[in-house]
Amino acid sequence: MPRPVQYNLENVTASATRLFWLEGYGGSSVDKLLRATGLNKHSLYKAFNGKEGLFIRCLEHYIDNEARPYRDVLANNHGLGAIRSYFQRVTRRTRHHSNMGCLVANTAAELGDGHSQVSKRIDAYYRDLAGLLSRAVAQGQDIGEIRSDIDPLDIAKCLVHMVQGISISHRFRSPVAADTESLLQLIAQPPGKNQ
Amino acid sequence: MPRPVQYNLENVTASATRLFWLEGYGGSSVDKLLRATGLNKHSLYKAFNGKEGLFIRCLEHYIDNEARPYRDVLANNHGLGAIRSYFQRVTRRTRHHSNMGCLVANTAAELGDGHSQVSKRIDAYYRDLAGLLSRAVAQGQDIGEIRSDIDPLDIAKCLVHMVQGISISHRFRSPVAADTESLLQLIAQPPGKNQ
DNA sequence: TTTATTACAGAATGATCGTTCTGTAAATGG
DNA sequence: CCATTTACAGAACGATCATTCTGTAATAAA
Repeated sequence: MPRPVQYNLENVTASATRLFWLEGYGGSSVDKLLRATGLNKHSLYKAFNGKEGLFIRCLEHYIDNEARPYRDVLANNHGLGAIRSYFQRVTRRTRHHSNMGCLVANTAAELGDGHSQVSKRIDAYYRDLAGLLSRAVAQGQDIGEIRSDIDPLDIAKCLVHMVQGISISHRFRSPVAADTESLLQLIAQPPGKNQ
Repeated sequence: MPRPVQYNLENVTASATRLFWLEGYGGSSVDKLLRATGLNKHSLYKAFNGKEGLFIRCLEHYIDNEARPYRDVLANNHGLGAIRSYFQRVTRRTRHHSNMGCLVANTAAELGDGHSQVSKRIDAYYRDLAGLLSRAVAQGQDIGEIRSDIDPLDIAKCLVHMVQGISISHRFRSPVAADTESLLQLIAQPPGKNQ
C-alpha cells in the first residue's frame, strides 16, 4: 500500500558513518550527510529523528562493523597472541584509514560527556574492551607468557589507554607511534624467568 | 596618539583557552568567545585575525601555561620518580578539570590533520613529551630502577600513548582509568633483579 | 584645540546550521 | 480506476555561523 523506500538502510548508515568518522559530529552537517548518503531530507528525519539520532545509529554501526573484527581477534584468540594480533591490527589500521583514527575515541574527545546517551555507549565500549584484554592477560599469565606480578585488569586498563592514544596519534597523522613489540615486551614474562 | 585597548591580552587568551578547552574548536562560536573574553568583535579580528588565529594562540597559551607545570615536573626530576610525579599529576587533573581532558588531545581528535599549522604544533608537543619521557627512562635505566631490556624511546612512546588515553578517558568522565602504580610497575626493574 | 589614529559597540553581511513544511510521485488495497 | 498511504524533492523556516563594515568614542601628538 505505501510507497517503498528507495534507499538501502545499510548503505545509508555505512556512508553516514564514514562521514562522521572523517569529519566528526560537528563537522558533518545535515547537507553533507544527505549528499554522502543520497538520502532525502524528509527520510532522514523520518528514519532517524534527525542528526543526533543518525549519529547514534552510526556509532553503533561503527562498533558493530568497523571495530568488530578487531574485537573478534581478541575474543577468538588466547593470551599474548590475542593481544599481539589486536595491536598489530590497530597499528596497521592507518594503511586504509589514514588520519581517521577511531570514531569512538574521536567522539569521546569531541563531545565529552555532553550527550549522555553517547558517552554511556563509549564507556560501555571501553569497558568491554578492557574486559576482553583482561581475559587475554589472565590467560597469558596462566601459561606463563605474561608477567603475573600485576593484576590482569590493571594491565588491561593500561592497554586500553594505549589503544586510545594510538588512535589519537593516527588521527593527526603523527609520524611517531609506539612499536607493538615493545608494547608487548612491557607485559611479557621476562625470558629467563619461569613463574 | 592611538586609543589604548581596554582588554588585557593575557586575560583574553586565558578565558578563550578555557572555552576552547571545554567546548572544542567547533563548539566555540565567535559570539561565545566574545562573551567569554569580553572582547570586542572588531578587536578579535584586529588582534588575532579571526577565530582560527585566536585558537592557535590559545593552543600555545594552553601549552605554555596549563601543560607547562606537568612538563616541568618531568624535566626537573629524574628517572622513575619524574615519571611517577608526572602521571600522578595527569591522573589527578580530573579533580579540577573534570570532563575537560587535554586541549591538545581533544584538538588532535577533533581537527585531525585538517589545519596543518595546528597538527604540526600538536606533533611537536608530543615529540617534546616523548623526548622528556625518554630522558627520564634512560636515567632510570642507568641507576637500575627501570628495566633496561627495552629502548628508552620505545618505552617513552608507550607512555605518551597512555597519557593521550588517560586524557580521552577523563574527557568523557570514564569511571575506569588506569592506576599510576600499575603503569609504573610495567616499566620498573623487577625487585629481585639487579642489572 | 585641532587632527590623526585607533578602539569600541553593534548593525549588516551572506552563508550555513538543523529542522519543518508543502506539493508531487509512486505504490497497493479496494 | 480510485482512494489511501508514504516516500520524494526541495522550498522555507528562524537561528546562528564567521566575517566585514559603519559610525562613534577615546587618546595623544601637533
